[in-house]
Amino acid sequence: MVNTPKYDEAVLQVLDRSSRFRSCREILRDLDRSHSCATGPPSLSTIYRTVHRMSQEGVLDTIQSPEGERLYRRCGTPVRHYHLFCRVCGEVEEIAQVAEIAAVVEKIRCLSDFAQVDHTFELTGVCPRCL
Amino acid sequence: MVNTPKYDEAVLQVLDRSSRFRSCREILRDLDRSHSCATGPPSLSTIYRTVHRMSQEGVLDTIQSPEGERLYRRCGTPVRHYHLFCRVCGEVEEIAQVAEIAAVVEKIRCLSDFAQVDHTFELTGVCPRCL
DNA sequence: CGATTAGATGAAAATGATTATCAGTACCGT
DNA sequence: ACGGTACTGATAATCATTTTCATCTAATCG
Repeated sequence: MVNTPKYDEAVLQVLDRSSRFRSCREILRDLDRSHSCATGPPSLSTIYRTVHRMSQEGVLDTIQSPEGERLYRRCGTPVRHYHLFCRVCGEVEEIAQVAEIAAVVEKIRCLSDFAQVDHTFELTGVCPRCL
Repeated sequence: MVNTPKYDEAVLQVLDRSSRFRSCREILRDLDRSHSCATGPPSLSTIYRTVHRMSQEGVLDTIQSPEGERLYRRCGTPVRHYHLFCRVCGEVEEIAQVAEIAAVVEKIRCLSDFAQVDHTFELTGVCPRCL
């Protein structure tokens, strides 16, 4: 390999500051603010390329937001929690870790021949205000 | 009300033919083929408007495909199954209904004050070929 | 009846996220 | 230095979706 990506480390640092999934725009906004890159923040193109490559390599996990954005998070981020979205107004309620889900994932990991099995679990509903 | 939507019924019929989630383009393709609308198939705009309204009303459920399309299905469609995606090549393995997931969703439905709680559960991993 | 009007529709433009293209540049081994 | 390879940024292209707007349709009122 001739050249190593310049911003991998910075992107991972941003992601490691939070256990939430982040969009490419959020990542850029954070890099802009934190001035953590000597030569200035990367372009949006580079961030897209970086997170895409990293998620192919298994370094990042990705989910789709209800709005259609792709969100990224470092694999193996320990604290896991779920979200209950209101389908009408988009309000979010946090749901704590559920042991049964982890058990199911573990079972599937054993039964299937896939490696590095991870999961997303999303809940939707209609919040009291929108009923 | 002065005028009622002309294509609601046709869209629901298409969705009821399958338990899978369908995209707007798929719905249009099916309507095109089946010639079930007397005055010809609706425009893509109308399908987008129809499924958006119906999902706001709680008639349809929606998920995001890994490719970023929004997919729709009639609420209460009984057979549910999950997918295990390969993060590298995109290959899909079907996972049968898992009772524990339904139980967890039911528990959350009871604990929260949200109505019409639904869920998506997606699994990712790396398939044997890509390892 | 005929006028009015709210809602539905289709075509096309606008939007927004993501990807592809391409020219320029930095780095590595020779 | 040189050639080659991979990274970068700017821009254009793509794709799904939403918005706009002019038109149409059917129910209601005078």
